Amino acid sequence: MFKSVSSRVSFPELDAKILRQWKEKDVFRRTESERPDAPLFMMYEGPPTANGSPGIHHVLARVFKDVICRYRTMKGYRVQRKGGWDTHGLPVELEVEKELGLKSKRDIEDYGIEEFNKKCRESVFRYVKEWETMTDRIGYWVDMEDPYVTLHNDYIETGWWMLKTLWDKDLLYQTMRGTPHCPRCVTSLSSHEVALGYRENTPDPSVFVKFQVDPAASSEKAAVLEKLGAGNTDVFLLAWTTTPWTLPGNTALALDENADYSIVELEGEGGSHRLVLAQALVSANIKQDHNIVGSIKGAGLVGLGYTPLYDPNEFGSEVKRFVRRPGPGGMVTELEDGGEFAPKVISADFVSLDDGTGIVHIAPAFGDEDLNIGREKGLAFVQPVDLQGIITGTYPFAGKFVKTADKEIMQDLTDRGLLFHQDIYRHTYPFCWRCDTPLLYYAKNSWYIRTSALKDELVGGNDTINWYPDYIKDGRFGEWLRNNVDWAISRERYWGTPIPIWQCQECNHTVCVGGVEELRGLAGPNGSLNADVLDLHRPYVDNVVFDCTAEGCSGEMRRIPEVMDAWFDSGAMPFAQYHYPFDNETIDTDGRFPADYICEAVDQTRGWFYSLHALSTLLKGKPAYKNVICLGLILDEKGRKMSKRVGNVVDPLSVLDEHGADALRWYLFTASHPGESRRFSGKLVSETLRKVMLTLWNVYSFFIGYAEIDNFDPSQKPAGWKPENELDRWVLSELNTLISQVDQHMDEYDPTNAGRRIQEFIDQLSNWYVRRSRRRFWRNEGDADKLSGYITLHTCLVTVAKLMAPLAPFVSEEMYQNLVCSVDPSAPDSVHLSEYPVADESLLDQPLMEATQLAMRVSSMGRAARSKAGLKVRQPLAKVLVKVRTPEERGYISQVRPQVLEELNIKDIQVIEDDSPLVRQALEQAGEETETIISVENYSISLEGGYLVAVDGDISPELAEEGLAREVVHRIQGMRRSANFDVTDRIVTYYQGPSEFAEVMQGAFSDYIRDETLSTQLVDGSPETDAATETTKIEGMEITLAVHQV
RNA sequence: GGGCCUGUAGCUCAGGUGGCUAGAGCGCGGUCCUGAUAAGACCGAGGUCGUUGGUUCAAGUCCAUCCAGGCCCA
Repeated sequence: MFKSVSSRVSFPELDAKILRQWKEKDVFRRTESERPDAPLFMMYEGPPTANGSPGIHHVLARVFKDVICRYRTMKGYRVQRKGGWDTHGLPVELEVEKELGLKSKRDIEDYGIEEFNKKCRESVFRYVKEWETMTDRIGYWVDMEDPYVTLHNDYIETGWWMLKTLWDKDLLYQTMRGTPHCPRCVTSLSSHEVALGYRENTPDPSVFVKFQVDPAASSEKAAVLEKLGAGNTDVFLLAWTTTPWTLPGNTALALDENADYSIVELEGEGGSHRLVLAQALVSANIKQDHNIVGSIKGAGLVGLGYTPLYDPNEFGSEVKRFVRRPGPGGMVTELEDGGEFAPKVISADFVSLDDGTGIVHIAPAFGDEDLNIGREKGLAFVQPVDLQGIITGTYPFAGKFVKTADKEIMQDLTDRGLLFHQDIYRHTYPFCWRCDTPLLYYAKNSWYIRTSALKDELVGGNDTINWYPDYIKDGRFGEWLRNNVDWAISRERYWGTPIPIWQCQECNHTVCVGGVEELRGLAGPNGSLNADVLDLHRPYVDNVVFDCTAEGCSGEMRRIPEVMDAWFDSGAMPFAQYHYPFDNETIDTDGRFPADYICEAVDQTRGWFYSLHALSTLLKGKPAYKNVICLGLILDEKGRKMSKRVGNVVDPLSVLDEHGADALRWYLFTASHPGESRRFSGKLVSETLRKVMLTLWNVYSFFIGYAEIDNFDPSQKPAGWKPENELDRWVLSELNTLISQVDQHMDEYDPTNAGRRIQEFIDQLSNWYVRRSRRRFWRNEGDADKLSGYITLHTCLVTVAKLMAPLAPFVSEEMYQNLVCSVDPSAPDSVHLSEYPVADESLLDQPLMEATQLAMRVSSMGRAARSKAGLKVRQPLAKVLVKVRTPEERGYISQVRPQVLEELNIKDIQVIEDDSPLVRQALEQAGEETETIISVENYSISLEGGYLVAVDGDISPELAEEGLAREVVHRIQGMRRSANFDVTDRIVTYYQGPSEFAEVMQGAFSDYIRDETLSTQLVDGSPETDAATETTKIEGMEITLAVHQV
């Protein structure tokens, strides 16, 4: 027997109950264990960091992961979903630094790397309980008992193996580049980390600096000097920069050799002087009176010497120089000490004539372009800034942070008459994504993975991936891959996977180590490697020292100090989560690689989506995933991005406690398409709750209520049963249409449209099927038609529960337990172990669905016409006339006639012709209006979409009497209800009123009144015993009614 | 400056391949209905479909331009 169900329900309590049941029955594990031979469906979990509380945006990603996995489970797959934790990296270190009050790397080293890393290790699981609670509460099924953890030795070891493999393929190299560098964290950032921290409208100084042409340093350019007038007057090359602090590092000026440059003469306080700048930029830059005294091709200026703003030799900065010489594998460029300092004008193809002056200040120690041109032209290299961003040497502004030094440098140049103009320039500038320090571009050595060498494979592999939404593939992600640059993977930090490269202190010979055993082999009986508790992190791994492996060298090999970019860890997960290839050697072939499905937010395009794709392409030559849902960002109610910093993060638990998990999930699935950003609001979740969850629940409790009364049991369904009742046939046709549509949407990774369709069906089921079927269930006698109603409604509810189980796992489980398990012990004991519904095409009836739609439309128009004419629905009317649009619809009307008549409470329906007098008259009166309600003679007529519905407003005495009877029934029903009688209780009804009223009570509708209200008798007079009594006016008569339970 | 996305009612969103009067839900004002309902029905107010052009017999839909917002990147 079914268990009783209240129409009132607390979804949060229901969630808790279902969670307990799942645990008791071990349902999640059994979705895998009970089907060892089923095809595998693999989901990769993008690992979150558990050093912060989970927010609603984490819920979004987790439910989208879950819904697909639950669906695949019901479709018969064995779904694997191993949880994971991201535990390394700068964010972790930063958090710990803050707690310990450490301000720099020096502080960390004084504090001790061992102790520092211990703190990091502790901090990464600080919020793991909150994450587990949230994950559990939203019903996300994922293996949290045996997750992969990026700090585990096994995980690190796979990372080493991967790096070694890349090393062997010559895909790993070290080079000096102008690298985005955080002076606070004192480490490089990869391009995708930089991408996280761009800020618009960042003000920077915009300075135009005068470099004086030095005739003494330009002896071979006599003709040009003469043309410039150098010697007779001061001539300056005008250059533009937004980073004055790089000026002490200036070692050249670059210009476009094909462009024309103007020689401009200006009057100043101490006489006239001349400026050289691109002709195209003269008017943009020189606002005061000036004479253009000459013009010269850029090529002519190349080779000119100029006076350095700050001669490094004077201010204690070392001068180095790029030198090309033969090396292993061809010519190499190296930096060498010494050489005189004689800055010159050079040409470069990157010089732009769009802004600036057409003359570019070159400081190879900073920007990447500067560094490259320095290498190419053999320029000098001056590095007057240390890695903390502090100016070194004996400059007047030495010891200052670069951004502070900017002002002093500008002042100094102004004092010396070398600053032509200064301004504020607003542009987009990168900041450290963790600590907000402005990044500096700084030339230094870093390790790179040669991803650009496999660009074609990266792009080609992407073609085989299914992206949802699809435009990400060729758009954002494809674009990113086509512009691929090598991946900077080294970080000069402490808490991360140590880079397994050992280098000889004598001969610089390097080896890359691909595993713990290999390291043991090299290191021999090394203490730390043979310790009881092996830890591959710093500082322990740094203590592993061994003899140089190069022939004839007796040096000592030590590990390079860097750790890996934590994005490398996350991208390594397809392999590292299984400790491949040391264990689980078969993941390539057994379906565990690549993944069928991943899902994260769009901010992972350059993050995890990329690191996964890059590493698996590099190692295996194919993508790591086949299908990916890329979620939009979640915004707050005002459309702002949710972030901890702004403090507008919504706590998921508060939403869950208020509305329950299903309402939240449903809202996240259906409110908008997954790729679009969405505004989150609790109001919309509660709307979903009322609209979807409660409507369904009410249908369910309606069904259970009557099924209990009639002892309905689904096993009473006759073999080979087919619906005959028209409503049943209609709703089952709709249901089976729904099944195939929802199944297709889900198969296409589209829970949004699946949910929206289910929602529509729930509405139809409640507001047409149940509404129209109610009387069938009220009837006292059990008959075949009533049984058919039960079978139909039961089928609908069970099927909907299964269809929506992946989306709303809790309420569907509750319904399934009661509707199926409590009457069929042989059924799977969880909806999530049952099979996803399959459409029965024999039950599809397209014409009937159209006919019913017409019935709904005609009913709606009829109600409108009644309403306009003030004809209450409770008052029966004689007839309604309908004009339809097509011959088929004429047939439909006769088919759905009973439904429309009952819905409208009208005795007769007739189809009228387009040219009937009433239609003509109505159209004439409506005139221009095509959608309106008018009255013609005794008819109230509704016009809409080419249809016409005319309600006859004449009320005969017989109809009036029936209307009164229905009014009385209505009142008595209301009294039964407020007296809390059960729907099956018999009563005696007493009445008092004028004689016309008594006549009605005893007249033709007496039986009707008794039947409808379950009254054993209608007694004229006042009750003898206790009875609920009410006095009201009906049609102007004062009436007293009383009901008493027998 | 470039790439991608979005722009439809006060709010959240629908509107394949162009085709009659642009829809739904919520909210608001009113009326009705109610033996499942925290519900429902009906009426009303509320829209330059971001702008301006173009293609077409016909554009919310296709093309171009611009504007605004978001994300990503120089």
